[in-house]
Amino acid sequence: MERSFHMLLYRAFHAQRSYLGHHLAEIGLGAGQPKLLTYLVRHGPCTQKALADYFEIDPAAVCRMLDALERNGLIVRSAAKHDRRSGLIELTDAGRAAQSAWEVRCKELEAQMLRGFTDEERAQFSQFLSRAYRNLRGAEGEEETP
Amino acid sequence: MERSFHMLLYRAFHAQRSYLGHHLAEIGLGAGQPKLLTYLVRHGPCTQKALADYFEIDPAAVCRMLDALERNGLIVRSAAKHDRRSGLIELTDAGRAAQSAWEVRCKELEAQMLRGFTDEERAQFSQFLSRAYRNLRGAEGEEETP
DNA sequence: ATAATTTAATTGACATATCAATTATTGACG
DNA sequence: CGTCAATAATTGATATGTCAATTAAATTAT
Repeated sequence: MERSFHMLLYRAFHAQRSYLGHHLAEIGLGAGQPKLLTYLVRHGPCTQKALADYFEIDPAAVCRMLDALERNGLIVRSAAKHDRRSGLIELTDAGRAAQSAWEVRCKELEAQMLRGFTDEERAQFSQFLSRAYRNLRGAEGEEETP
Repeated sequence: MERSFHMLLYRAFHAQRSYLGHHLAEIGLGAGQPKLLTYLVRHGPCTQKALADYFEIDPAAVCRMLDALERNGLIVRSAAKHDRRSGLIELTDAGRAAQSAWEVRCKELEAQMLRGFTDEERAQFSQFLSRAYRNLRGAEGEEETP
């Protein structure tokens, strides 16, 4: 099939995205939205910057995903007291319900993806992905820095 | 950090995309284009459908990426003789040069990503990614089929 | 205290992907 | 032969990401 790690990673990610696509429509979420809801469930209300920093995505992307989530009543934006630049993002009940439905699908995905993997293999796989991530994260523009 | 495999895969892929983004601009390619050029180098001229099938992406996406590649003179579209619906995609010299530059960056990416991995670990990692891919690919809409 | 800089959020333009619909051509069948 | 279905390519709308620019508020420095 494919030999380069770049394409192996692309293919696995692509298959995951495709698998989830079928289920996301039922829940009424776009592909990038569940992670934001999950962060809110785990960490509580936060600013848009916190989301952008945590997931290392552009603030503009966060802003637009939150637009959609707000439009569909899954989150609300309220004003932060201490800083009138940053708003506070909070889950609604519908948002919590959607996130909960998502968690179920996410578990199913994992079960499918790791079918036939032993516990040890799962642990190794997890570790490999983390290490690959860290290796790449640390090396953004290192060549040019003197 | 992140516990779910879904997010581990997302993060690794995202870091890869980010790493490559820095270099793609220099070569003058968009993020999705190198894989098309690489296919053409490895398999020779083909139709758009062949590309869409091979990479399991929407024909519309292929069409637009080829638009960009054609606009920049990296490929040419010519008419297929036997079937006037499907055109034939061919690399130009500039296209081959861009693909070649891409291969170099791709090797660098792999070196970065797998820094500290033993040969055995690389082989395992590769195998895990392939298995995960196959597990997901096989299970698109299995629940509903009677 | 005022001026300059930084920061949070937003908007616009683009790339890559999705799905849905259209066009042109081919192939199959009555 | 002619209709009808399948196929290849394309276009439009939308989602998620990128970067660049803008706005408004907060911070820092003079």
